[in-house]
Amino acid sequence: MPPRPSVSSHSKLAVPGSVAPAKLGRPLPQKFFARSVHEVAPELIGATMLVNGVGGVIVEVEAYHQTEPAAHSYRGPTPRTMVMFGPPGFAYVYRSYGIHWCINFVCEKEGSAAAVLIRALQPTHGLAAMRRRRGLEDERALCSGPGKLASALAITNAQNGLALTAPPFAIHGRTSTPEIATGVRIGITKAAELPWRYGLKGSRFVSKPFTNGAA
DNA sequence: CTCTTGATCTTCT
DNA sequence: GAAGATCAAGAGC
Repeated sequence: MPPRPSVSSHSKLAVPGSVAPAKLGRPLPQKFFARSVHEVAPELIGATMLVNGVGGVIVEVEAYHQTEPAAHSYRGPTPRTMVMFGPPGFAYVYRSYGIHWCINFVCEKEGSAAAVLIRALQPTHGLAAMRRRRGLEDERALCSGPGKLASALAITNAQNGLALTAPPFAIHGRTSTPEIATGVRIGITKAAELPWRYGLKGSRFVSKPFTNGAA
């Protein structure tokens, strides 16, 4: 059988739209999260998020704040949203549509009830574990949505309320400043006009394209 | 490619 | 009873 010259080598190349495997920045301290959610959210783009060593580069997030009706915290604390009302630098994990888990990073200060929803990663660490948990091979489908990445990283309510600055979490800051795409948030009907979605411009690992040309 | 639907937990009406 | 910070599978074009 003649070899297949070009196709097999192409399959080893990085997926187009991926960033170069950058050096990990410093672990983000609690202080990083103790600022306006609108400062923290775009600065998380390009950071690396690992849970028990499995994860990747954050390429899409959304900001939520108690003062705005799309936020779970809008109507005050409940058993589910209690963590959002606590101090910054902790994980708020909630059940979505009764089936999926989604993870937020709590920001600002106790009582602010502001958080950043992590919506998509470019997988870089523990690909085999992610593929096993997701039952998929396609790298671009592993973490391209909040429910998907929680599944790939084995995030459940067991992580709700845990500090982001200690195991099993490892959140490393970025080492350079990427171009950021912005847009309206996905899948909400209230306060749908607010442009509080942030992405890595040109990334093909986001859950949905950004309409302002960012893919 | 787009559109529709089922899965079924937490909260609100 | 209904809606929701979702996803995957199936139908149709």
